[in-house]
Amino acid sequence: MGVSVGTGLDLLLDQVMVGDCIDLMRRLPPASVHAIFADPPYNLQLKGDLRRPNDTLVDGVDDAWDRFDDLPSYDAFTRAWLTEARRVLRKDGTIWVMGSYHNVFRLGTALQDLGFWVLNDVIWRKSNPMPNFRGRRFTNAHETLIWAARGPESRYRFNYAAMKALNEEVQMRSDWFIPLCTGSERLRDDKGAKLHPTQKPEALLHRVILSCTAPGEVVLDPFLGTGTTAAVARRLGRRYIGLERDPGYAAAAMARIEAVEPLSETAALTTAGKREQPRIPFGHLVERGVVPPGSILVDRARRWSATVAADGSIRCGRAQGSIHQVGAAVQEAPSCNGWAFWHVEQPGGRLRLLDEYRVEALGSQG
Amino acid sequence: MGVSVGTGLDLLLDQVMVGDCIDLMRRLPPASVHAIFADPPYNLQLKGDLRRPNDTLVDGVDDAWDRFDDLPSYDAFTRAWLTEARRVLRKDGTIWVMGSYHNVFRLGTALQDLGFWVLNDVIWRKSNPMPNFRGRRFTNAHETLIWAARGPESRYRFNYAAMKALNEEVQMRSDWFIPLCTGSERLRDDKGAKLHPTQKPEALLHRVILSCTAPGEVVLDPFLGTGTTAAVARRLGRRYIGLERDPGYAAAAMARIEAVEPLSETAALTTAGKREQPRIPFGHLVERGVVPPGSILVDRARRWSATVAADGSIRCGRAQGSIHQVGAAVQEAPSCNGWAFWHVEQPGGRLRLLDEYRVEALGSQG
DNA sequence: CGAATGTCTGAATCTATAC
DNA sequence: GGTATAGATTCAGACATTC
Repeated sequence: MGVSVGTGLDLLLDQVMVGDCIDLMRRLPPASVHAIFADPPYNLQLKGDLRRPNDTLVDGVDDAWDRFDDLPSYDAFTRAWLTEARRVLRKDGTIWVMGSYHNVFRLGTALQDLGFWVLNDVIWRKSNPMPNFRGRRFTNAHETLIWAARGPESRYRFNYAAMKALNEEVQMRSDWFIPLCTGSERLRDDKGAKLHPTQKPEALLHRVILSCTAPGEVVLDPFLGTGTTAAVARRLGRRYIGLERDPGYAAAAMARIEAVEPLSETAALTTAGKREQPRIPFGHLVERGVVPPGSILVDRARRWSATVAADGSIRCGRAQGSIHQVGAAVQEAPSCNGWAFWHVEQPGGRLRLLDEYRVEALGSQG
Repeated sequence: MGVSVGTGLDLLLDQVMVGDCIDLMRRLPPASVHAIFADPPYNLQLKGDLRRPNDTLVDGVDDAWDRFDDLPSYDAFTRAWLTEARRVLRKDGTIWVMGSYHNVFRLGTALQDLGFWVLNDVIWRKSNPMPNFRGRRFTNAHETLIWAARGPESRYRFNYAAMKALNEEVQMRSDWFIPLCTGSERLRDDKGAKLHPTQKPEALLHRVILSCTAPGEVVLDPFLGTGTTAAVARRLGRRYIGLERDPGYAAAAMARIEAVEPLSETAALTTAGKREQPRIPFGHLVERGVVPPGSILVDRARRWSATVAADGSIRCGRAQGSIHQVGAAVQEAPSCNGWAFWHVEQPGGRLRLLDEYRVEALGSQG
């Protein structure tokens, strides 16, 4: 759970820094953050200024910028910040990048070209999107998030059990149904005007951060805006680094983050999958007498039975070895999880799955 | 409604041509087709075998046509066929191109670079996708269709009213919920093996063709496969041109198309997507802050109390799991409807049933 | 014969740790 | 870094079979 120390990162944690994100990322040590969430500006204006995705309908003008000049400069900008992002991302960290059809293809292509390995594209389905007033297209009711590892061999974190718990014990899919950021969650000025045109809902960031980080790990947002990523990270007991060019947005973000009450450790805890739990070799159960040497193991249908040896190996006919190896051998399967295959005969003639003994042992050892 | 005559196109209508789609498109006159639907190879890059938890083997796409040396060669292929496609597309025609996260960013970037104007990205949400068996990613539950005009000034066709009618008189959104092509719709050989690894559902093409063409207009599919596009086009009273490299696929497509009975003009508006029953997992209320992490749940008699975790699981003493599981555990009952069992403490000391929050959330999401 | 149960399958970039 | 092995992992729908 600890953050690597001595890299100079500690001084920058839990802060919002004002400035160009590429310059600011250059100050961060390499391989220092566990996750990155980026909601970059969607298009560049001719002058090279950044522009938020004001739809043409909203500002009512024809696109003043020339697409053919503009896309290459947008690509150059994208590659520049993604290159720095990749440098500061830890070897086994992951990045989320978000966009709409205007820019998401550029983002995805740049990610792949730079060596990132796409894990999923996730669809944020908006429950309450703006309708298409002119009736000339389908209602643009979603945005796309690309989730990628630093490279194809990354051993990235995915909190599978937590995501499954969040979805009533069914695997979380790649399409997420989440309302827009409205009502009291939306930051406004004194006159009630939106402080930021594209403030993202906290529920979206909740799911993102919960899916790929552990408490205490560091989340970087290079386009922090009014601070949704940092606010949610803080609430969930994660560390954050927020970069934002606009001082007004940054100030609003700082005030907002300050007001966030971090969850208690127990509330921030999530369901641990079996992968996260300590391993118990079968031999330990044997030597503790939980499943003593000489016990008989059978499969559920009692097709095979095996004898437990004093060293934790088992024997079934000519097959001999670990519970996994023998389980695979008798079934002529390429592999087998012995814990979920073998059972112990109970006094009443009932069978008890080996895995239940392991769970019991896990509980008793704290 | 008429098709332009005298261009030499008439001789090629309502046919399946066998060969490389780039070569074949070169024979078509420029600006001759009203719509293009293209489902090109995805460049999946599968490595080893994948087995289900029950050790059965997943029948993946390992066909030669889906193998490319690297991303640059995939890009070159994409640009080559899209260039020809743009040449044969009428000035006011539109193109649909479909893919997954493996290739869709390359497709979208190529489309934009070649001058197409993206109108929507449409999400095909699969009602019954294959799960992620190893629990290492989100279930890949959708594919993306890019809908684009030939250029920014195109006066393209969008059958707004037809789409609205297909969607119970509300604007059609950019996310479509449609099942996979399975059961009797799936083409199979004598042994029951699927004829094509990636046959698309007719419901998907029904919506595509209905949205952007008029009866009598011409739909081109450069990657026809086993002919879904042509079959649906014929049923809907459109003309088609199907290109397919593999003679086996092409033969199957021809037989299939031959058997299609064109609909009368008025009968075209029936098949819709699958209707989705709204479902709210408890975790979604947690991440939306309706019942925030750290909340205390109690039963009606306040005999038990539980704490809500950030992933929507709850804890009560040693019991940990979903609202249903923990409700059952504390009562020592075989099952429990957590929605009807747990309550949230209100400011005034009153209790509010969890189910009321669920009903509220259901109402607000339409 | 209907209900209940079991089997099969789908565009899939599908493991982690110790030695 | 390569190799061996422990062991984690599935949802919906169509269809077949059994009770």
